[in-house]
Amino acid sequence: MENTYCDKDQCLGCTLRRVHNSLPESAIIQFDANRIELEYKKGESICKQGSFASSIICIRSGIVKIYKEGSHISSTLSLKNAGGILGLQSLFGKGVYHYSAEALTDTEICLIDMATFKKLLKENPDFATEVIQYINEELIGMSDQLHSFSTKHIHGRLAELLLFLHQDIYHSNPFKLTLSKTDLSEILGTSKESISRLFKELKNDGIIKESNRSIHILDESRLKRISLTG
Amino acid sequence: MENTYCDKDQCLGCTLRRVHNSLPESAIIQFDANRIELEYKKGESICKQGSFASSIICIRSGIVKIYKEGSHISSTLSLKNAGGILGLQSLFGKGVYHYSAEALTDTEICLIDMATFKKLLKENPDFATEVIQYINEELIGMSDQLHSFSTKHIHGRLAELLLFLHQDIYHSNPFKLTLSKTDLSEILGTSKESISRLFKELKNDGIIKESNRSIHILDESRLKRISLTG
DNA sequence: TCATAGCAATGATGCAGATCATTTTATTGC
DNA sequence: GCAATAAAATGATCTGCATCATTGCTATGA
Repeated sequence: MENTYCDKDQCLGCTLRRVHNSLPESAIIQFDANRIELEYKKGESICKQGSFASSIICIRSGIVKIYKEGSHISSTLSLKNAGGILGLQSLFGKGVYHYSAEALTDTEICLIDMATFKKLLKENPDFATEVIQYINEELIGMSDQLHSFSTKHIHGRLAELLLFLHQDIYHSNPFKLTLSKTDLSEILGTSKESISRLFKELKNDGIIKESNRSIHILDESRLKRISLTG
Repeated sequence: MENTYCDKDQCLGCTLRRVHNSLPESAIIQFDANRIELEYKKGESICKQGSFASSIICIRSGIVKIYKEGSHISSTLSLKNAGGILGLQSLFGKGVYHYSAEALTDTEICLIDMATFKKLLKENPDFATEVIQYINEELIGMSDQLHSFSTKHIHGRLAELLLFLHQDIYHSNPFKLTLSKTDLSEILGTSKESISRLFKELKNDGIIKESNRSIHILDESRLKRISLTG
């Protein structure tokens, strides 16, 4: 029995289990008839700011950097992993991607045809509600980030970032950092040198330990305190 | 003939014309049965971060400041005027407001019961789609802001802000500034002193003119250039 | 009309963090 | 295993902006 389409239970990352659950069987068939699975190697570009947005992109596995390209500097807006969705902001308006995305590790994604996605939205209010919920979470995260930017020093923001990496991206404590110091600096809007110096400080203070690209948070409560007072 | 409920054509600001248009007559009746109109004086608090979010708040007229309160500093996330909607991020999750809002001018708003709003969403995919579109625009604006924060100096960000006030908030060129310099500094994440000094510079360079709280942009193209290179 | 208070202007000083330059350490390919 | 290249560390210097302190301005109200 051939099952070419997305498995509701296995495909946790790609279509988001909760999105899946909000669609009736008939819609899932439509959904699956209009999707493509793809793999990207570390460093490859997944979507390009300003280009025509033909698909909604769901991350099945891996870590992806979402960034904006300016005239000379780029800044990272967020990191996403399994379950993350790209391209929702391109559903309406000019229909171009509002940001670029790059695979920070080998990454599996699933492309869903934009028109199909839009059609499913129009026909399935539960699905639309789930999408609203997803976008809302993005917006909440982004307003927190904006608040950090305008009220905290990089001390605090780096502490926040480390906690975020630990809790939301790598889900483990000694975690293998798949981002370079330059990547970190682009997230925090600072320089790579400052990141280096701050890391040194955190190591000296016994708050973290670092050995060949692996970070171990030793004193999480102290790190939390820094992230608040920063 | 009594028409107590919201007039589709007149109530442009409150319920958003486009949202209105996406609902069938029966839903509008439900909508209107569950809404309240209110007025706030300049300076009054419209909603409080962390409090239970019982309503979606639509701005009918006036200018509203959306801000986050930190332990000691607050930062302004955005300014909204007629057509702006508050509280959408509280539809799900813990159901509390994620930010505070304050009237910067006398303001008319319309409260829609949260449960009713949610029910309408679930029953009207077109309405849900419009809401997605609205939230998406917020998200796009906020990512632009985040990008500015991490790549530009306050020179550029103030220029951006002045253009935004002119184009999106006051819709006129010599515009009466209803925000204090402190308000401006909280938007840009800087100090009021810096704002003062930057204004002086802009005046000296003949880019703007300022007289009793009214701002006149004299050289818009130069201001745009500053906003880009900032 | 004056008094009190909040807002704005402006100077002096300090510091966080950028930038530049150099060295050291990892990575990658052959 | 070595060269070539990229990433990281680290020091020296510079600057954008915050902070503090003072003075001037403009409102609102007895």
